[in-house]
Amino acid sequence: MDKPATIKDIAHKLNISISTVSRAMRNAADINPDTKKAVMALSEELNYQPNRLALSLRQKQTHTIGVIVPNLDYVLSMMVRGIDEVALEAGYTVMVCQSNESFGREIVNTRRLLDSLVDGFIISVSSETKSFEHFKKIQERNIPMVVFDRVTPDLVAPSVRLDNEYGGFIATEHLIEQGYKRIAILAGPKNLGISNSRMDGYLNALKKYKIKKDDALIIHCDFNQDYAFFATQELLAMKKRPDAIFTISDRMAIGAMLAIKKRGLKMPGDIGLVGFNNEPVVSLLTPQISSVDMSSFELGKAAAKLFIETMHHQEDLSGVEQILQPKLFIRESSLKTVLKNGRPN
Amino acid sequence: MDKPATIKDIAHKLNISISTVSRAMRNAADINPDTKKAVMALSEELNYQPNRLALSLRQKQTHTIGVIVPNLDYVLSMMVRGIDEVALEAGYTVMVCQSNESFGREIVNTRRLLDSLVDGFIISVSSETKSFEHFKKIQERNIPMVVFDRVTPDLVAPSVRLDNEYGGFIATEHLIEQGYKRIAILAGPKNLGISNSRMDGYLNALKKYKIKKDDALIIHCDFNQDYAFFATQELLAMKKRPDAIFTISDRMAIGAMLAIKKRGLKMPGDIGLVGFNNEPVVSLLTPQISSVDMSSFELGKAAAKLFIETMHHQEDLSGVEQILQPKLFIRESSLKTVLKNGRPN
DNA sequence: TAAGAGACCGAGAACGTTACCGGTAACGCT
DNA sequence: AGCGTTACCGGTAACGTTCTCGGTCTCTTA
Repeated sequence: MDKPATIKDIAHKLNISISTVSRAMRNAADINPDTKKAVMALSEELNYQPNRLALSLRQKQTHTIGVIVPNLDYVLSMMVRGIDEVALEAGYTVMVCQSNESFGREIVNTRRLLDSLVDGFIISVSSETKSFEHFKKIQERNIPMVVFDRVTPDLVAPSVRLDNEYGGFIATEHLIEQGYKRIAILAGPKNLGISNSRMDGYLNALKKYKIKKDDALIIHCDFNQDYAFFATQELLAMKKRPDAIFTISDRMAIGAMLAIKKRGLKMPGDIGLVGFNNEPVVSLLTPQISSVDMSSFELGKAAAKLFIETMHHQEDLSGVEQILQPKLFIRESSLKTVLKNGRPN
Repeated sequence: MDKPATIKDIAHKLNISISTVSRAMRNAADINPDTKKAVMALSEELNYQPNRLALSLRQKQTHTIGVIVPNLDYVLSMMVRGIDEVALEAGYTVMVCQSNESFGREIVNTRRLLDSLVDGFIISVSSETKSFEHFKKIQERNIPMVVFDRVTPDLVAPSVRLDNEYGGFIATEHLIEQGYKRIAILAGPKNLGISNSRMDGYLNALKKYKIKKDDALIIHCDFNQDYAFFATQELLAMKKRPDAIFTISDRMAIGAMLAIKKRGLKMPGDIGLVGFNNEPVVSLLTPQISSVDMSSFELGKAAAKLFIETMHHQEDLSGVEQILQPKLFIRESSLKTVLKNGRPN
């Protein structure tokens, strides 16, 4: 009862060959229905469980997908759930590794997954990553790979991502339409693609409405709340301070909000604010923060689906680039005039 | 370059036997330093990567830990990070599966991990789970298993958890000390251990201060924000409404807060509120919500360490029960009198 | 100088499975 | 009667390792 039963045990007890049992198991042709029934019955009784290791070793695939994500905050954990969902459906098991936004950790993770012999990768790159050799090594071995969310032109692979530029555009346009004139942007690290795209959208909106870009209003800072807090403090201390801020993440928006509150400015009124991601948190804050929404769960599902496709069709899908459209959720933080009856949304 | 190099390739090129290469690889004794050097050099050149599958098949262990969690919200994702940290250190790879609080999904996950031949399990049970046969099957096969956070007496295994009773106690005691008289509790499903323990703490505090327990103030509802919202609405609609609420999670505290605000009650002042988990969110809200803190990351690490121990020593550790102490973070929501200069904490 | 010890290595089985190749019987057809 | 077809099954070699056993050579040592 201790050692799990093998195909060999069954064969022995039934006085038939291993091959036959194997055939019965993976309901192949060339098998007598009766013997098959017998095998099934006995395997049930011994509660036989095929050994995935042996199977994988034999047919050189593990039915496992390696997923590397920079962290497991709200957005990414939703995406991972999406990936999990369709992967499970398709008979794959998922191994999730977080790089904690660390380049070194990302390398360790790829190595680890690589020698776990995963069948392929679904990757979102860390913000710290500037070199992509570790990922290219994957491709050199002809192992399927899909990148999602944090996509970069330095890594040519089928990808699923948000239309970040459009997201930045609608956020900025909304602020402009509300009448804000000096709109600052809190962007992320300069090498982070999603940050740059969102900034491009910001710049495009400015251009469309003939607002001169002001470099003093463009801040690059780390992707988190504290840095955003300090950056906003500096922005607000300027002689000609901005009257609105667009941050490329909700975490940063929260940092900005705290700085704004600390300075005693009213929001909305004195200053407008739009975030990005539309995490549930932002609608709980006072004021509620407007934010660009991406349906993370769907994006995750899309990434996994694309991966499955890449696995099945052997064609080169490296050019495929799936782009989801974001939506703006307007809340208190960005309105020029406070609503009287009830909060929006 | 396409097919990864094997031990056999190296042996062939070096005109030595497979065994010798193997010996060189796992720096065993009985090997000539020179041949070893040669093997190492060549394996470097071919960038040889030992095949984990074959290795695992041979020595019947995969160096993989299966982790099953009900979800990946803030608390659990921190714990998983803790687990990951020490597991990696100890040479284990982690496979995380979320059950989404679903009993069926939990069964699927254990099956899946079981036939991935993980070396053991680190488990936090779903709130929906009332039967534990699927987990007991693991134990019957003598596969190591550690449970954490969501522990239940129905499952005898080494465990790491918070002193939930104490957490419930200090939260309630704090409210009592603030002068609140009618303290309600928003608890979780009745079969959820952590919920019951926190409620026991609540009851003990009442008893200590000779406050009569009032069943009308004890609400069981689902473990999320919306249910807490509705439950709080009902509480507030009572003829003799409570003047304080202790919720066994921050998510529920947020729901309660929204209901309190909607009813137009002032907090603090009209009503006090304490949550549980001390998620970063709660200090961003207005008012900031007091909460019982558990250091999730540390708890995760402790669970993984206990697991490693269980693996190494073959003794029976099923009685081991590691208990971490929570701390109360007092913020605005639970103070009877508003602080004048600055916010607490 | 022979025997024992030590250092190093190779052969081969095993882990649990699948894939390929072949074999045997039964049956139908000419 | 002989042949081809069909339906079923078995043997065996892989997959990439490790492990056990035994063998050979050299070097000491009595």
